[in-house]
Amino acid sequence: MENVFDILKARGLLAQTTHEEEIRELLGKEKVTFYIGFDPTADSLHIGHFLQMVVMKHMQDAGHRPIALIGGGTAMIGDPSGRTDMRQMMTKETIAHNSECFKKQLSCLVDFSDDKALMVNNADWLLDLNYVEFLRDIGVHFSVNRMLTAECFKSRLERGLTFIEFNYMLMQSFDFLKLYQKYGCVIELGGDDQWSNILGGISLVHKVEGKQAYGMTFTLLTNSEGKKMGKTAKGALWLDPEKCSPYEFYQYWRNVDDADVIRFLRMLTFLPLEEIAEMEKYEGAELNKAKALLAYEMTTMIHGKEEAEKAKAAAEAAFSGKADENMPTYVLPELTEGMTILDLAGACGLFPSRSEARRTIEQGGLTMNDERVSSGTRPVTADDFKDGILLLRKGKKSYMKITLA
RNA sequence: GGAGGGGUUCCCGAGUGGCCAAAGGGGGCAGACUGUAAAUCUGUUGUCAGUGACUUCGGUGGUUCGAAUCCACCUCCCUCCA
Repeated sequence: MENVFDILKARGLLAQTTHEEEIRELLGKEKVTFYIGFDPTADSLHIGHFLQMVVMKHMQDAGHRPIALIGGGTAMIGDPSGRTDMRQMMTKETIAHNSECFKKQLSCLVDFSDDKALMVNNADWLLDLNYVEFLRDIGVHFSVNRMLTAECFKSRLERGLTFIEFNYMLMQSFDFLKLYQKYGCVIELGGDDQWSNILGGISLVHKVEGKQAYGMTFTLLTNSEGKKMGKTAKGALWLDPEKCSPYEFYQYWRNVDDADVIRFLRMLTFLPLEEIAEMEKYEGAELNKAKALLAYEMTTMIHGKEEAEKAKAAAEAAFSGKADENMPTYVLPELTEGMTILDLAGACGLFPSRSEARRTIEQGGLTMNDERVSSGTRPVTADDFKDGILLLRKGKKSYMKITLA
């Protein structure tokens, strides 16, 4: 069987490793316990976390044991890495709720049955810490001088860093030590922005236990221009169908840049690399096939095959100008006398406001049943409903099916 | 604790009594071109019953015919000193 280290590398997931050769050898010869931390700062994971999930699955498939560490304790502090301002502190109740949601989503890819993977919360050991003891046992191993040179603090030193955040590295390092002691966890994985925190943990394990631990970081999911992926108008690209519908999710991946498709297929899906290599030869419009596949695979993994099929069918119907049962639908309560197309557009939810609808119509951006709407005052009549359906389209990509109550 | 600087629309950032729904940029949306791509160009970007009205410049009060702009108090942030 192929070494999982090579798989991760070939898929372009690896960013930095502490000891490349040793890690590769270790992963090849024995069952290893490793961990990845998740901050429970929202009630859903987003696509950034998905990358971590993918890595966990690759590792689990290779026989290793993942620990998903919920940062219930550290979330009460806030990681300053990659942040320009301090995080909001959260209550215990919120954190507990968020952790629950995480586990459900993680289970999409990671198998938690029979202790094949563990989920633990660092609140269990962080919240009852005794300050003086902690300083004596743990704090003594950290050099402030060294910490100040860490990349994650540099930018914050210019803008201001509070003591509470400065301690984040100690907390996370302590996590690693605890997991090493309790579960024999020897590798910490994380996003590339976690590099300094991971190094802190390795060095702590070494100092306290005299044993070598390892760290690996993964590429942050960025597009070809180096910008972070997963940003939508509504914020992050959530995995929760309530926050981001399977259709939206599907469309997000269907519309990625040409320059990114192949890389994303490699990193985010489990399709065989040979198959992806074939698609690398695609040129021009042909790349759309790869995008459709990426969208389908992603949606299947997160929302299941059934939802993926629906999203795919809805997209295919919409872009050929047809209505589809899975398309977003607005049920018009009553077709009133003298109702205009602007009234309908403003009400159906396709636009955030009536003004926005008006503007779009003025600019020729709205079509009804595949015909451009030239004036907002055009009345809507029963004849506009073909087989009880009226199809509105905003621009090229947003559809709303209108039916009568 | 002392001194100073600041909080403006989705974001950054100009504006220091009326010409301000507020420059410029970013982002978003739409149009053209396309392949549901990118790049480019154009328009647009508070709300509504849209040649008008209403709400908005950290919060609350005040001065004024008129306040994002002046005053008072409150609040949050930053910088320097201790």
